Amino acid sequence: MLTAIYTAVGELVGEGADRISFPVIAERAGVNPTTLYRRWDDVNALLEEVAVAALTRDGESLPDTGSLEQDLTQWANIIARDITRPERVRYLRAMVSARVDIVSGCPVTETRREQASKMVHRARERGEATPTVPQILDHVIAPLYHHVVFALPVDHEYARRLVHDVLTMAR
Amino acid sequence: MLTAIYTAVGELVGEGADRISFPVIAERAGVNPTTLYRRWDDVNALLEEVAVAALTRDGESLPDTGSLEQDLTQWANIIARDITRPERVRYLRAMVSARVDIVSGCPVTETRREQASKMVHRARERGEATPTVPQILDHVIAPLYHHVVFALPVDHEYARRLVHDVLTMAR
DNA sequence: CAGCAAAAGCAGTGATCTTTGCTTTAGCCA
DNA sequence: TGGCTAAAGCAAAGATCACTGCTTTTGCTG
Repeated sequence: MLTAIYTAVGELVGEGADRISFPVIAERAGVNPTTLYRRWDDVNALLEEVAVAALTRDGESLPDTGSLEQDLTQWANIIARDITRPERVRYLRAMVSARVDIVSGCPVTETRREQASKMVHRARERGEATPTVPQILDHVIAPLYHHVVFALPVDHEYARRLVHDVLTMAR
Repeated sequence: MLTAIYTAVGELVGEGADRISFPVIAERAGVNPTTLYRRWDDVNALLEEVAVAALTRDGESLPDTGSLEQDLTQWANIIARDITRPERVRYLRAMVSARVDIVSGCPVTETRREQASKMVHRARERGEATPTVPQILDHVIAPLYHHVVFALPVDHEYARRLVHDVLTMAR
């Protein structure tokens, strides 16, 4: 039931459907539109819920190369590759369009923060000088997302450059 | 006529109207919905047009304090104050939801790039070591927008910190 | 002033959405 | 097994939206 709905939304978003409404989703999921109207306030709420679920489902293994620069570069590339996938871009846009109060404290940001924290912690234990976790989020993650959202190019070279930049802040 | 439409859109967006459609805009503007249907492909197109107009209308004077750090800090604060205004946030979201090909090469980004370029140029003429223009966009503008989009706090201290960070990249 | 073309208004139609009261099904516990 | 409750389905009504052919206004030009 719920998974059918999530799947339907995922398919529609992936297909780039321009018309995503409760009736449309309901038909695809094989449920009654009323169910959706009763469970979610509006389409955006559902869309955002699915987006969060999709974006936080990380099968991503965290790099552990023995060097923070390597770790961050691989990590940035993984993220770059991930968020530039067409359906992810759509999800991102959906999230941005969603209501503010729901987006704040969204699990996506938290996941990234934890991952960054882990890599930094390992690096510091190795005695490396590192930037802070907020710095990594601000200067690697933010630019990546920014580029995606504004349809600017995101490639390996760009990711590499961001990591290089943030490492100049290491203390 | 056209200004009435733009004004209507501006009001509706500012009020946080959840229901922004051609009929609604038309009534507010005192025009016939048909006019809107004929002139714009869809609501997003109109919304995005107004957004660009509003975001690029810069009465913002570019700081010129004699120091890049001061300039960037003031500039970042101006932008931070500007983009955290409720209607600006809405416009941002509208723009992001708009079609990709329209967003890319959007005037807003260009304006920021030119402004950054101007300040960097002046600083270099003074003999200051400066970060590059892309670095400023990536590490000051991107994080600011990122925070706004994800409803994270954007205050003076944050802006100051971003500028401080980017200046460590000066060469 | 007359005429012409572009733009705006009008009204009607069909499609889609949204909501609501009521019925039916499904799951759970005594 | 029987009943109770929450969730899902159904159907109908009202609202809104999207579009279109036609008329009216506007503004310009000869």
